[in-house]
Amino acid sequence: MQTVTPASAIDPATGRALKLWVVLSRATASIERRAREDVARHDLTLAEFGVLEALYHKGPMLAGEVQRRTLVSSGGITYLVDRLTARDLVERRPCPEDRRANYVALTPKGTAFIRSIFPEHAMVIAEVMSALSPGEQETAAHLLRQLGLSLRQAPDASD
Amino acid sequence: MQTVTPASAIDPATGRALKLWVVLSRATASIERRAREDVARHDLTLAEFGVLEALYHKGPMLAGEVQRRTLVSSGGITYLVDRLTARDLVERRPCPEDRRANYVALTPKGTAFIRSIFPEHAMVIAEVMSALSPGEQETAAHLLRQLGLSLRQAPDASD
DNA sequence: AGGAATTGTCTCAGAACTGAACAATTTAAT
DNA sequence: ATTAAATTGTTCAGTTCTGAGACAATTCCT
Repeated sequence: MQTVTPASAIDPATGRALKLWVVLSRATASIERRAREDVARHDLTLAEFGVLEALYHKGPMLAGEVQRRTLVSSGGITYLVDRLTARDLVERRPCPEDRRANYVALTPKGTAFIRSIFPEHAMVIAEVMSALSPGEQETAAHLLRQLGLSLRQAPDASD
Repeated sequence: MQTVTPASAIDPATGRALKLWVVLSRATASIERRAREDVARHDLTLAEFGVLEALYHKGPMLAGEVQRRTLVSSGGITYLVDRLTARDLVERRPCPEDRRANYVALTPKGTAFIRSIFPEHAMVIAEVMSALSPGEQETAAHLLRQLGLSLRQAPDASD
């Protein structure tokens, strides 16, 4: 008889953190799959949808702002804006105060497009999240926001 | 004067779900970045690390089991096992009862490797999660497990 | 003003997968 | 036993992005 694998005795605090990480990434992966299937109906990736949604809710933004908001790489935002521009959903506009920069904005077609698909997508998300009660959803959101903020504020607190 | 964008009045339940989705995916993306940087020190992707960890904790498994556990595509698991095999960290073993299938197992080198790097990685995760108290971590894990389970049990409840 | 450092974006090579089609079995049905 | 259906893993073409470096414009120092 033999235990499956002690796998090094882990202290309780670390075990707790690991368990949270496992369920967090699994839940996200599962929801992402559902969300991806939904936006794929409109020939969009989640990242593309994210760009459209950011512009829809916040209005025109500098490319860098969109990048930070959607958490893609520098090359990624260029790629995404290129693709969306090719479909005439967004456009680049020169920034008067800083000629290196440019705004990214929805075109009329892009506005109409995201307006028409966003509500359906929101309903898919609502259905997915309905496994939790409203109160539970708020609790989860509160905790996850804390987690996310702590990471962006302390990218490398090493001294 | 003009509001930024009403973006279609969303009912409270949907808004709650969307907010949760945003903080969930952001938190995950941030943590993933940290975790990816950590395993990259050992020339591993997160997916590769996930395979090694699964085998380390559960012992040899059929390729399909590893695939389901790590949530990669069918082609993905072949790709990952190929890469890890090339580094002599895992190996394929024929399955006696089913000649289509094969087990994936850690080699001695792979076992030593994951044993040596897992604790460090666990500590990185523990530090990341330390933004939440132990009780909060358990609450979050509980809620996220519910969410994840509800999605795997009802992949397409459409009738 | 002049030079260095910083910032904002783009380019590009290529990494890390995905998913559809396929071959090899195994299981179920007739 | 045969045929059909389902399961397991692989191949391969193609997609989506990443990250290092290049470049230009701006800001900061003296």
